[in-house]
Parts: sequence; C-alpha cells; structure tokens
Amino acid sequence: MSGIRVMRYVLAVAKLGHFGKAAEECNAAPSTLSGQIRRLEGYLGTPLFERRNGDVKLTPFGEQAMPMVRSMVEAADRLVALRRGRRPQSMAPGQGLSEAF
Amino acid sequence: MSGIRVMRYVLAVAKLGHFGKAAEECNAAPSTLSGQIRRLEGYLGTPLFERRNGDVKLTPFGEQAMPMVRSMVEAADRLVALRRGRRPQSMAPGQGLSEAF
DNA sequence: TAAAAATACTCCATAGGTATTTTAT
DNA sequence: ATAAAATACCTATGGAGTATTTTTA
Repeated sequence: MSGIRVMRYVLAVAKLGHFGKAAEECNAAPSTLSGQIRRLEGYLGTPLFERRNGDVKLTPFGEQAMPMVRSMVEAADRLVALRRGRRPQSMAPGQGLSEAF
Repeated sequence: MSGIRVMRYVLAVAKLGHFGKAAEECNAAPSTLSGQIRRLEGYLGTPLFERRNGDVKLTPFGEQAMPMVRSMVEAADRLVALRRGRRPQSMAPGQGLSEAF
C-alpha cells in the first residue's frame, strides 16, 4: 500500500513546518502531501502533525515515528545509490536518482 | 512508485530460494512476486536474483542490496509497531500488522 | 516431460493533479 | 481578508490476480 515517497513528504513537512514549502521541495502539489500524509496517519491510527494553519509541527507520536521514517528513506537512498545502467542526463529535472521511490 | 511490500518479497525469495514458496509465505501469487521483483530490478538496472528454474539465488548485486532491503523492512516494522487504535481481530488472517506495507 | 518462473491480460486501489472549500490568523 | 491546508473530483499508474506460455533441469 504505502510507498517510500510519503516518507519523504513527512521528512520535508517536519523539516519545513509547512505543507506548501514541503510540496515544492518534493516537486509535488500540496494536496498530494496532504492526502498521502493523512492516509498514512490513518494507517497509523494517530496524527503525525499538529496543523495550526501555517504552523505545522510534529506531534509527540510524530517525534516517535521520525527515526523509522528516516531509516526507511536513508535505506532507500542507499539502495538507489547502487543503481547501474542509468544515464543521469535521462532523468527529469529535480528528480535526482529517486524516481523509483 | 515502489512500496515496501516488494522488499518483503525480495527477503522471502532470498530466504527460501523459490518464488512459489516465497509467494506462499507472503500470501501472494507467484506471478505477483515475479512481476514486482522484475519491476524493481528494472529500476535498479541490474538483476537481484539468478533464476535457474527452481534454484533461485542472489546475484552479487543482490547480496549488496540486501542490507538496505532489510533496513527498509525493519524500519517499516518498527513504524507499524507504533500503531494505535487498531483492533487485531479486524485484520485479515495471515496479514499480521503490516497491511499498510 | 514436469516443475517453476515469466508473460499476457484484466481489474481495482492508490498516487497524483486541478479546482474548490474550509479554517484559522 | 488572506494564506494555508483539507476536500472533492478526475485521471493515470501500479499492484495483484487468473490463465497461459516459456524455460530448464
């Protein structure tokens, strides 16, 4: 169900405290982050963020979850770093090496 | 794009050396594992497994990838372990706690 | 030839986008 | 009133299944 990409969204929102700015950093629409993170929160049964219109911060539960979120993203990045046979110039701008995740 | 579930498929195939048995352990069809793992190998640009009809084993590249695959699955499991407000009896049999991943 | 994996085809769920509404400052 | 997030709605892609074909021991 849940992919790695939503974990990147969570990291970005936690870092920037703002869905719009996080969406920009992730090259996605704010509604995408909103929807995906809400879905994840649904799976987890508890919100990761407190939303106070322009002041978004992690809940205590969100703080608890962050180490795992980071681990997943870091492991995915390390896996992507192993890739072969991909020419960098064939990638879409801003996509880096992570289109698979 | 790529979810965590395919990482579980990779672990199962690596452990059991057999797509059919791995599929059984994952409660999925062999064709699902075959398709998903092939897609992942496509992303990575290199095969993870040598298929020799009933003797499936990791390639050297697959061996390299395994630590990351394990990290992702373990981190996902730790995240799932934080979940609240889910009644165990509402889960499908054999699904454990991981229907989100 | 027989077991196993790959492929073809299909269906449905989910990721993602645009436009709109709601909320809180 | 305004900026931000949530929601509604739609489309496209990917995950998963059944049935079939290919492969190889």
